[in-house]
Amino acid sequence: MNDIIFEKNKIYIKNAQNFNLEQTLDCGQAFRWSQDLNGIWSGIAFGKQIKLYAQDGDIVILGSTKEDFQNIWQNYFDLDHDYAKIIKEVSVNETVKRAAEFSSGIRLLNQEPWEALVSFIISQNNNIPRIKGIIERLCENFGEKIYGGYAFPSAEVIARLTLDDLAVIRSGFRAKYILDAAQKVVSGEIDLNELKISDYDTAREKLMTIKGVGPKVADCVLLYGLGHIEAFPRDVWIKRALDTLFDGNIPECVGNYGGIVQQYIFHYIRNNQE
DNA sequence: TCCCAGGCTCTCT
DNA sequence: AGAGAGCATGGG
Repeated sequence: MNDIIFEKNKIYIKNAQNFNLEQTLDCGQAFRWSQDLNGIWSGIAFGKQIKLYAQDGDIVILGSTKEDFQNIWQNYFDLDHDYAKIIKEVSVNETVKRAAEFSSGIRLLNQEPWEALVSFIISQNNNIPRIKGIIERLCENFGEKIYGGYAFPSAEVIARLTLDDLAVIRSGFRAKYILDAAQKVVSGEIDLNELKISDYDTAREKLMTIKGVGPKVADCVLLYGLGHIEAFPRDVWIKRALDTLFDGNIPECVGNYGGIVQQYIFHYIRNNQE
């Protein structure tokens, strides 16, 4: 873990290695972060808003208490994982090494399970700018007002809505999937916290009983919301990359770090089109 | 305008 | 079990 310095209004993550804000917050794993004109990032997770910027090798956090940092952000930004070590381990394969070095500032964001589920349901057959817009409208219309914006609406709130209510977020055919997910979560048919400790295959199958959740969305939820870092979401970009860079298969050297390597490859190929 | 987007469901072989 | 159309909507 890095040294953390708590001041009155700022928290410093000292000498933050493998933590690039743009790579981490704008790589398509989370959809509620944006950068203002001064380059400061702000976003909302777990019902709290914070701002971040990089300075002299440190990451500076504004708007968080010490308690929130310890209870929320430390885990959200995955600060207990040693990314330098992970990169070293998976860099046995030359192409993985190139992708990992190119993307070495990405950290996996450990998001709220319910938010990850809804976000990646919305992501299907969609583009990132529009995904962000839909999620923003979802929060503004149905989320609790908090300092700096709106929290992500709970499953309980969503479960009480109708398709007509949801029309305002303009999510298209995905609206009925969102409702089904909310109903299954509220009824207890799906227990997201339990899926965190379930084994990967069991949790994945359970998620796929939700309408609109297939293999790819399930893997995203497992990876970004449920802590299963072995999940390897295969979207159109990754499939393309596996074909052109790896002969169709994930290199074995990634071991248990499939999710992180997937993120490296995703970022790498999206920024290196030929 | 037209193509396509961090896919999935449904239907038809 | 494998392939293909259709899906809502709008960004580029």
